[in-house]
Amino acid sequence: MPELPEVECLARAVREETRGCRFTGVNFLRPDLREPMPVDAIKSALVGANLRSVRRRSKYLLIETDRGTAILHLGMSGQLLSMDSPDPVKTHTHVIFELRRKDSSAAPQNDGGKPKYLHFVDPRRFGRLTAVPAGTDLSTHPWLSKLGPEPLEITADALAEHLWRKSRGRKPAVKPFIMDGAVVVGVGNIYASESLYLAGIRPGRAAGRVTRQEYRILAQAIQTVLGAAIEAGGTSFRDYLHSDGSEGSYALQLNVYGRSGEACRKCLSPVRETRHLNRATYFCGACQK
DNA sequence: CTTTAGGCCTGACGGC
DNA sequence: TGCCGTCAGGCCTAAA
Repeated sequence: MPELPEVECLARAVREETRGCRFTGVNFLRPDLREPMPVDAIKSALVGANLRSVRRRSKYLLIETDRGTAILHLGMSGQLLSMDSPDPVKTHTHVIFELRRKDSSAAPQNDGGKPKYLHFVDPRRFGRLTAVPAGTDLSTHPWLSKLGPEPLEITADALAEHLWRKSRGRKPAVKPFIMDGAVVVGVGNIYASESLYLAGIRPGRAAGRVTRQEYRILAQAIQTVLGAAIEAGGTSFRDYLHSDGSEGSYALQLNVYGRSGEACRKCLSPVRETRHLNRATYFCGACQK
């Protein structure tokens, strides 16, 4: 499932694939994902417009043109696949973006006017897509305005202080606390368990009782885990695929996630499984205090 | 204010 | 072989 590293890898790949392109069409195969898509707003932000940038904020992909910005979320089963076909080739293809190189008419022998297509595929339809016109302040957009800081764009110390301050007086467990996008973005279910394992902190500890020093270690662990996952191209645990259809390899480095009953890689104790807010949580009862 | 439960959605999987 | 229940989970809303 796409978390921060997966979306970061996707943003980088799409940035490369669409460099120097303009949108020449958007085809909606159904009108809604999680919610209805504002078809006209999306078309007017993209069609006929030159691509300016492809960025990531939290788990949102931001596709900016000179007319506006499309905001896309993969939900938990979404993929954005680079295809040659203008027609859906996978089931649950919901939106197909058409792009062409800007200089296609000037250099017809050079990849010519052959269009590229990005297929937004999302079986579970937890994904979402919208767009805003150029000049809109994205930080005030309802989808983005309540988000916490990017964990890889501040120092480990700043992240640690932030987590420590925000957690004071909070009784719920530290694991759902670091997964709360209003606290810090991008730490999804997989990487929350992995970060807490690396930091040696039990996921069930009350967030407000984790010490300042422990948050320093945890902040480091979050950055280490997310950074390594990006390096590995993300985790293809169930549905996630790169835009070229390949899989990320971070699943091979997972220490606890999905390893219930298997031996801890450090101490060989069986990895334990519990739940927080109905989400699977994995930890080593011996290594994590 | 903080916190939690439930809903969205489909495919995979286990039990029978 | 197929049916049925359960689970997966990011993010939202409602409600406590």
